[in-house]
Amino acid sequence: MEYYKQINEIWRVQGYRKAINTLRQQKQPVRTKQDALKLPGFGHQLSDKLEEIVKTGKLTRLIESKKDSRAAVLGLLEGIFGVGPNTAREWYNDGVRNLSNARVRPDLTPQQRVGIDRYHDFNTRIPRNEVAQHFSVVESAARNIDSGLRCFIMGSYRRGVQTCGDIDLIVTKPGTKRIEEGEKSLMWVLQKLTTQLTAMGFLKVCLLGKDKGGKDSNSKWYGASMLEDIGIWRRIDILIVPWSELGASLLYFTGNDLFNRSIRMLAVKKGMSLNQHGLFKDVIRDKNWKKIHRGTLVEAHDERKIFEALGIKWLEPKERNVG
DNA sequence: TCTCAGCGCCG
DNA sequence: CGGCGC
DNA sequence: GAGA
Ligand SMILES: O=c1ccn([C@H]2C[C@H](O)[C@@H](COP(=O)(O)OP(=O)(O)OP(=O)(O)O)O2)c(=O)[nH]1
Ligand SMILES: [Mg+2]
Repeated sequence: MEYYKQINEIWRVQGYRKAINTLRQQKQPVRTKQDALKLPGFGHQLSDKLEEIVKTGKLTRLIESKKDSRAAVLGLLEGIFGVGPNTAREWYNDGVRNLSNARVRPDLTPQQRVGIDRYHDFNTRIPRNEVAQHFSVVESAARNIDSGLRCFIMGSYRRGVQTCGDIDLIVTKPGTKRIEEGEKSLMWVLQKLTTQLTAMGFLKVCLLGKDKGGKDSNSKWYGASMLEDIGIWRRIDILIVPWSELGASLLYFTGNDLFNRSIRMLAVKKGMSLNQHGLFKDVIRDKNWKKIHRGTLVEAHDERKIFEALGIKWLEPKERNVG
């Protein structure tokens, strides 16, 4: 809808999403520029646009933008997994206009190749109940490897939406403090789990998190999974997290992204810092706002306690759909 | 005019 | 490191 | 895009 700005316009998009969010929260309909201007996220430009929509039922600027074929191609290319704004622009300037052009790029990464071959699959929303089925497959396999493992469905599924863009999962184990600790470490589990599910034919391809020769920093695995009776490849993300960081991980992986960004900004305003590993205080930042010291841990295991420490009331996952 | 979250993985 | 993704 |  309001996604008609693609090119180097991520902040404009963020502005629109914030405004949409405040608009949703309004109980009373907002009809005039005067009303709109009072709302957070609405400045003169957006208020003008709102008034135009209310009065005429359309937005001239939007109709014009539909004719922008360059934006349409850039949008198409960015729909490829592994292609972002820069690659899309570079390819466009090189004459790429469709997926077939893109498919024969010599600089195509293995990720992008899969992204093109499965373009339609990956851009198809997943019904809620199918997400749960994928989860069951992974959970059974995990429990089979180690009965102590715990799995959670995250992302938009946890926020209660009816269709999901992908499948987001967390695998953890009570008592763990580091993903590399122990005989059957979580890292080992992830490796074992993904190889096993690939051999079963459930996981179709690995897009990130392949065991690199010697290196071992694998806390995540992104790829594709498929249910035999559905036949569509789905994007699936599996994270392993230490039990000690479960709360921060749940908070992070539940989102949505705008919610995470606003709650993290709130943390900064309160002199703290929030990431997927925990909430920290006494963070030392240099003059360029870059972190020098991580600070000391406030809370990481308990999601509710992170809300408390930030001084905000608990929000159910479904209340975290921002924008 | 500056900022807009914070971090993991890959080539 | 830049790029991309979550 | 808004906000400081
Ligand atoms: O830029 C981002 C993107 C995602 N996330 C977190 C929040 C998000 O909820 C979660 C999973 O990401 P995903 O891209 O799968 O989003 P989603 O909320 O699950 O929506 P979708 O239904 O499109 O998968 O990771 C962020 O913190 N920042
Ligand atoms: Mg998701």
